[in-house]
Amino acid sequence: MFCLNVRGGTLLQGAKAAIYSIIQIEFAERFPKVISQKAKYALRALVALARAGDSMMIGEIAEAERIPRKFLEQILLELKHHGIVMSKRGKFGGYALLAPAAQITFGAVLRIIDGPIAPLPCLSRIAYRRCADCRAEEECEIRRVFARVATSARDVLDRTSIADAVAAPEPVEAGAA
Amino acid sequence: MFCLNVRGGTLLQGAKAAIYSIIQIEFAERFPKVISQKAKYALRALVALARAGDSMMIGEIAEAERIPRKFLEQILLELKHHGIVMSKRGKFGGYALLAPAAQITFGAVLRIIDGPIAPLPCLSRIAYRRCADCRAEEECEIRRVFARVATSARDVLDRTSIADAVAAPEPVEAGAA
DNA sequence: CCAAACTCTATCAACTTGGTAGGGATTATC
DNA sequence: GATAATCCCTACCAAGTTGATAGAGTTTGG
Repeated sequence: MFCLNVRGGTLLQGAKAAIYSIIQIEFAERFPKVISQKAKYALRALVALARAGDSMMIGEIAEAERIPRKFLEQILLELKHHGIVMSKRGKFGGYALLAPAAQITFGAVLRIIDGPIAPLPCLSRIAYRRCADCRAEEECEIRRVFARVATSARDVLDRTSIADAVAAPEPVEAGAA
Repeated sequence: MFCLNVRGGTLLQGAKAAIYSIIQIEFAERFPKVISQKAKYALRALVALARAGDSMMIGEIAEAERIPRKFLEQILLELKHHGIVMSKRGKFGGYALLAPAAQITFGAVLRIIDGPIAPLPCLSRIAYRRCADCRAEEECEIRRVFARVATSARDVLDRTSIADAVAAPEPVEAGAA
């Protein structure tokens, strides 16, 4: 290995790294991970329905939760197709939860709207697929680490229901970077 | 609320939901979440460097880990800019870890390559941003739940180093959906 | 000076995301 | 049975991201 202690080198590296980090953070605009805008809308709509305890029209939900109306139509339709909500057509129609809010988990909604929760295809139970560039799955170091991430995420998402979200006002300690 | 127990309705809903689910799972092709292909390459390259314990040329790493060579160039450059690796140019040049493998965490690498780990901008410490459509952050149910997801993910990623990945062959129980 | 290696910037195709648009089907009411 | 309100469905689109590829520039050892 060539020398790590180039005179001044480490300090210079540190300064450069800091600058690059600042640039990156300053322009970090997108958070496309784990949960999409669409899933966020879906969860908010379900929370609204749970809180109302009654059926609501698309327009009502859209207005209350500030969700683009036509986009919400698609979302609710999808939730209906997957048996989360039911609908009634025609005048005075609307949407209502098909199951008690306590039985609708965040995980279920996320899987419907955003697809599998697992960070890698080789870690999904419901949509397992071997990674294209994987040689020996059992020896994959990356897989081993992300298996733990996936498990802990699933622990939270599959144990938390819409009812929990409506009820519990426990404080948030602003967390991960 | 209109009647939930339409005769036959629930069963039909169940069947439809099952069909929609099967379609969705069968065609689930992409796992763009938590970790990108690029970050996977970055981690694999670092693992290769750690295992070698010596400097390696881009070509060597690319071949050993089956990473597109020119793509790997960009990745290593980025890691260098952020102070993870150092490089030497010219004939017999190459890359080497700048810090011991035990000090390079998965979290650090992911933040460099993929950006903030937090699932929502309002949960990031390093790149906090208020959600565009958020009314009262403290009352946001979604935020509350995903704060827990983010914390647990960070717990794993910031405590696991490249050295851990190289060393520990603990078994994986195929986990989250 | 040359060849081998890293450095940097530009470009690109394919895909995803977040919506918009519009017509069709169903229902309550008059 | 007309009408208006509502859900149902499909098609389409702009902007952005991802996963590369290309190529010219710079440094180093011999």
